[in-house]
Amino acid sequence: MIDRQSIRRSFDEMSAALARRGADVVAPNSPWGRAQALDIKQRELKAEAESLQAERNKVSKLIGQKKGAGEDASAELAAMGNASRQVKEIEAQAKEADAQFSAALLEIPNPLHESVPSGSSEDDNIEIRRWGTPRSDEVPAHWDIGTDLGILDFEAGATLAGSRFTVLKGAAARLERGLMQFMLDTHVDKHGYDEVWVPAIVNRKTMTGTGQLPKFEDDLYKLEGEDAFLIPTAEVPVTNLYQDQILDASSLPRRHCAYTPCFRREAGSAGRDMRGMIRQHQFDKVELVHITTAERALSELEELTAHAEAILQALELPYRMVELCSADIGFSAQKTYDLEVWLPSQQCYREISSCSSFGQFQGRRAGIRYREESDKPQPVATLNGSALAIGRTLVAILENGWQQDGSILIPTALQPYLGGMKSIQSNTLTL
RNA sequence: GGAGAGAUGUCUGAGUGGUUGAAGGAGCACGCCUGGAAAGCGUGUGUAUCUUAACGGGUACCGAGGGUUCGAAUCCCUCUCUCUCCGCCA
Repeated sequence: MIDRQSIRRSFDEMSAALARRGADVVAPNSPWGRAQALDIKQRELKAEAESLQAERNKVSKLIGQKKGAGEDASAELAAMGNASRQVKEIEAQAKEADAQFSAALLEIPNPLHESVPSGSSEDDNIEIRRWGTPRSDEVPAHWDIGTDLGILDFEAGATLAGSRFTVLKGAAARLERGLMQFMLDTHVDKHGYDEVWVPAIVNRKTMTGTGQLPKFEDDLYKLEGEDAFLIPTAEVPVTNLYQDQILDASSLPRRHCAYTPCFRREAGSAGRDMRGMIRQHQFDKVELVHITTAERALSELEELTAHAEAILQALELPYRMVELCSADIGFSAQKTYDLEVWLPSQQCYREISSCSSFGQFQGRRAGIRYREESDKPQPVATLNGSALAIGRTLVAILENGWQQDGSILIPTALQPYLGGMKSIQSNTLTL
């Protein structure tokens, strides 16, 4: 959420930053347009209500004093009879205007950081660096590799749940579990993160705190009969761990990692990546979350991204890092780096991690603040990134580790997590 | 799911419908005292928002939302959460 006072105090800069990411800053019925009008209306009504309240409080106090002293207060009582009805009416109007104003604010995206490159589509994203040497020989798609080995079963997934669900068997199931352990251990032991384990179902307020709601309800699985949702990412519960809290500046930055399953309806991506495990309704992910100060947000973004990169490097997976341009950046983010892993079957890099700084956008929404000494509390800056999406990591390992004989080489760092397994041979399971 | 109890500030803990933003205590900050510390004494110590150059002032907030009333932390209704007991379960 943007700072509500910025509408008045830094209108031009705000408009420009919003326009750069493609938000409508002209139409009166756009969130930005509505926010401007409602800000004025809301403050006018509030001022009126407050002066009426002040008068009411004064007279009520007087009545109390008179009654306490045994004096007659019937004149004041009569006068206040009508006045109080008027107070209530204006109060109700002011409340309504404020609610509409707040609702409009929640639909305004995060103004981009000035360092974000402008662009008109994802093609304008900027490559920052590459790591590793991509193999250029012909490699089958992971769905063929996995099916041949008998460790990925797409038909079973479809039978059990529908499209975009997969059953992992034997070595693949173990690989999924091993990757999760490996990633968590690395972040906790080498990068100093505090591990948490959180609910995969959250309520509406929590979903609103990180920005998934109110705009993106269609992308979420909602529980029937309850105002609760399956999380699309651990970002939601982990960041909201601190909702409505005032943290001591000395306790920042806070860095958490968490494993959770993630659930996405993929409503807007019908037809894309229908084969294989790239785009699933349910997938596993290890997420990194930083809670810090506004000043430190960008340097923390570099660190957080480096922590995600460390996983790819340890797994010997070639990747590149791109900075998202203004057209491709998410609603809540201020600045985003994507990590894209090399998929030899597609001869291209595919997103495997997205690391973002949200500035104070989420801190404001979720009421997460910090205090420096005796200063006034101010919203924290938040960051998060995947490190990594486990399903896509598994895909990358299958394709990058594929050998001509159909077996898969396991990266050395991962072998201890697979009971010492060095390669996946054709499946020997009786599944 | 059934029955009961509860939710007040950083914490603890009062609160009779009327100068209560909220007693008392603890904690914290500053000052005095001290060789230094402890103890003691004194002062201060919520959030949001509007307004003001500033000092200051207004308003709202005692789990959330409604209602009664001139006036609600206090009375009524609904909801959420916590605790205890029962039932059911991993």
